[in-house]
Amino acid sequence: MRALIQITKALADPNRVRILLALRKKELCVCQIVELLRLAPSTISRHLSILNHAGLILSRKTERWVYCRLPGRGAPVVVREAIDWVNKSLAQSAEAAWDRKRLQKILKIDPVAICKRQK
Amino acid sequence: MRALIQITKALADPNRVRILLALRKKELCVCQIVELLRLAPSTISRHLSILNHAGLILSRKTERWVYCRLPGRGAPVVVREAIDWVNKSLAQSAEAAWDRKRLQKILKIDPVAICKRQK
DNA sequence: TTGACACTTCGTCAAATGGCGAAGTATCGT
DNA sequence: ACGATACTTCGCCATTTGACGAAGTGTCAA
Repeated sequence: MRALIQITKALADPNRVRILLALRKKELCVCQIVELLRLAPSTISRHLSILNHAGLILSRKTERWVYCRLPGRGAPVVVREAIDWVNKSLAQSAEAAWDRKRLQKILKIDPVAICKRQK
Repeated sequence: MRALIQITKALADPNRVRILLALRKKELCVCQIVELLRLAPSTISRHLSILNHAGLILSRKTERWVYCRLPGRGAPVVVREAIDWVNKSLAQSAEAAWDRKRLQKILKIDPVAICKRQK
């Protein structure tokens, strides 16, 4: 029960769901997620922490950058099914389409330039 | 997106999840749910309203009683899959087992007696 | 070693949430 | 008609949540 509630609480915010959708195709750097959602880095960091504790994302640190991704086949069934449910339910939505479009543009920019832009 | 967030918010409370699990086998009267969760009727009513607006339960009024049930095959896919996910994930949990046991006892009592007990 | 950078943690604030009891609504028994 | 019953709605309170900026941590470049 505890684990499931942690997952549903993590999914009960549109910005966190947008993050999951953004990670569908490939892993992203935190600064790219900041750019996509247009929220303060500290806010994004908190959202990522909540998703992380629920098991919905994984992150790895490389040099100065932190990359986030969806957990693969090694994740618990309850987590995999939650992610599949969200993706299946929203992949066709207008909101997801807008974010995909914005993300395309962001991915064309050098990550270093993105971070500088955020000052 | 709106509909999915309404569902995840509805699922982001353990008492509401317990209600969904309790409705797995058969529909229940509101007073039976009150007895199961041991919360004030007004609180249960609020929880049921939230589940209802998310599409996760249906209710019918018969005489003085309101009966709640899970939506059947007519419900949207996103709703059906959410319910299936919760049921599959928690059917084996200790919490669900406790509630099933308590519910067995409650179902043996005449509903009218249950309501009187709540004074 | 010093400053810039990428991110996290902490403190604060406004808004949302979950709990309750009191009052309201609709239905039933007498 | 009248009170009792079964539930809902409302107003209140304590707690949680999501947002931010400031300060902290760890890494890199000069």
